[in-house]
Amino acid sequence: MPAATLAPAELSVVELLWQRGALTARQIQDAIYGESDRSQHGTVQRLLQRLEDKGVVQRDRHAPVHTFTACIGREEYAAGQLETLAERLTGGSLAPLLTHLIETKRLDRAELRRLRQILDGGKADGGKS
Amino acid sequence: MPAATLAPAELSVVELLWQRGALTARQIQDAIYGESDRSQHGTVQRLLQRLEDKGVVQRDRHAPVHTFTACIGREEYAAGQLETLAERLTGGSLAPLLTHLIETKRLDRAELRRLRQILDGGKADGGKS
DNA sequence: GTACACCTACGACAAGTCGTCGTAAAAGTA
DNA sequence: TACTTTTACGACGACTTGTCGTAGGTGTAC
Repeated sequence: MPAATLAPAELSVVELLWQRGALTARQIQDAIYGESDRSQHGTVQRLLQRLEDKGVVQRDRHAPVHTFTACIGREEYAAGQLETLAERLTGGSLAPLLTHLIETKRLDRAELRRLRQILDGGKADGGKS
Repeated sequence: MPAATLAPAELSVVELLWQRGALTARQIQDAIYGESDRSQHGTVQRLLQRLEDKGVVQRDRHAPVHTFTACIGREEYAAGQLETLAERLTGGSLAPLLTHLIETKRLDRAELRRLRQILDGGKADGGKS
């Protein structure tokens, strides 16, 4: 349900929070627009506010200068988007997607090995259910 | 590069073409809006035209009544979307996505087995390499 | 050839989203 | 008090999306 899709500018903010943890609006602004450009102050505030409305970012109002954190992890967000994609296009199954990517050789050898490892590990672990 | 994302109404048209092959605008209209509602005629034409502009749908102009076909398969489109997603969020790698889905147990046993088969043998694919 | 039905083509619209900017008010510091 | 920094938010222009209206083409029936 937190599966709202983020627009480019919103994503770049969240990206930053994923990389660096809790930040103030000022830090975000400096990182994205550069420290010299003070004019984007309102833009960042607006972005942050909308992100908060969407439930993607959490605002800490304790201090007079608020700090912001991402409510959702990168993997969580990405997996959610992937799920939505599969839901809409392949009846929720990932198999057709993976099949096509492999057939068109868009996955290199290392990536294939990594995926196989993940699946095998999941198998060993999955016995506990 | 054909990776334009389709809006809901556009997707429902393409979905229909995926299911039933080449269709006329009329057939599409009947299928989506019902045969009784003639008012959506222009809407469908508009949708089809924009889809043609995007290169997603091909229009056969030979007959006076055009027929439309999807230029791109469902798997192809889905895989493209998946690639875009991975590109933007995980540096192009699928591994983190898969890992998260497995860890949160959002893949059932059958799905896991299917994915493993695809990775191990390419069983779905008849040996064309 | 005149009607009529159906089609294509496309301009225009309302609603929504997105990034941006401006400004008012609050809060802190000198 | 004056100044700075921040929050809060209204408004905008550009763009997308779904819808509708209409002008004009093309075929068939009389």
